[in-house]
Amino acid sequence: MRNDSRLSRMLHVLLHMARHDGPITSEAIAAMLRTNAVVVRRTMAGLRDAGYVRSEKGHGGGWMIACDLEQLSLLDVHRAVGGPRLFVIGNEEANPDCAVEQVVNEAVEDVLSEAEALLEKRLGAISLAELSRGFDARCEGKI
Amino acid sequence: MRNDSRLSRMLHVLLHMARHDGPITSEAIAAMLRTNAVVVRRTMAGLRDAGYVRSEKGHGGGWMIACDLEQLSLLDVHRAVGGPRLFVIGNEEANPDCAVEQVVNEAVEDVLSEAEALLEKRLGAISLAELSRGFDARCEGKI
DNA sequence: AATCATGTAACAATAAAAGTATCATGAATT
DNA sequence: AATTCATGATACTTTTATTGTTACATGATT
Repeated sequence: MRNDSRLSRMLHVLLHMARHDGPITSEAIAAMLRTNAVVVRRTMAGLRDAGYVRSEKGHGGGWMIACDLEQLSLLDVHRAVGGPRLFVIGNEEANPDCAVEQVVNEAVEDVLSEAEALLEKRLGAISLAELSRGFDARCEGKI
Repeated sequence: MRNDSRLSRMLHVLLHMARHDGPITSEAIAAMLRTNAVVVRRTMAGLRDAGYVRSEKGHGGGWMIACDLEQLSLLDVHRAVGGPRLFVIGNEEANPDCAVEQVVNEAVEDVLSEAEALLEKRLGAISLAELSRGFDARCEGKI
């Protein structure tokens, strides 16, 4: 599989939407992400279902933010796009009755769980608003 | 992609080898893992190149442990089998010049790096010998 | 010399995100 | 009311890396 870049892409889009008045079309977003409008709709659908964005059809339609970015965390976005599998590595399950396999899997599972918990904790601690402020700070540095 | 179960599989094999006198053939290992002997050779090749196991051809040949399991960590095995990519999620790189993308990617990258460091630290802290003792303990509990 | 086991190469199967084409639906403009 | 614009939904294909499989060469033991 390729990298799952849905989280990264949606963060990118949300920050752009945050500093843009009015709706943005899937086509415009696709151009920003260098991808296809269908891919955009498919991924944004998760955010819409979670209530983080809204979409309007027809003339002047497109996507709009529908929540407080101060309250929206990276973890929220991660989950909204499918909360996909985090790790490439995983257990084998050839012989669930094999005590050796059980010991191995528990050890690996423990480590992965701990890392996952840390990851979710960190993602949950960053809001989209903070990211947006980080962007502002970076721009000021460049002026 | 499926789960990468190479680490898990090799740990499984090493523990079995640790409590088995004499070499074990790829066929026997394949049976334990419910897979193919070629897959076994392919994966074990990494361990052999790292000097953790040895292989002998011909009659009575097969695979043997060639190191001190007390000194062999899960991280060593992870790296020996290819030290594969850990995370499914990753960054997009549509517009390296886009400051928004940069801010997003840095934030995601920071979180992933921290989780990766934790993962490697934990994997590095567990030796195969410890796993083996964990297996012993489990067996005693069942008697 | 025959057999056994690894080593290697080449290719198919698998899984999940991403890319693409197409058509239906609904809203705004004319 | 008709046209246009934009999303919604479906049904593919492409991509990428592990895994599975077949086939054959190489070397060691009997």
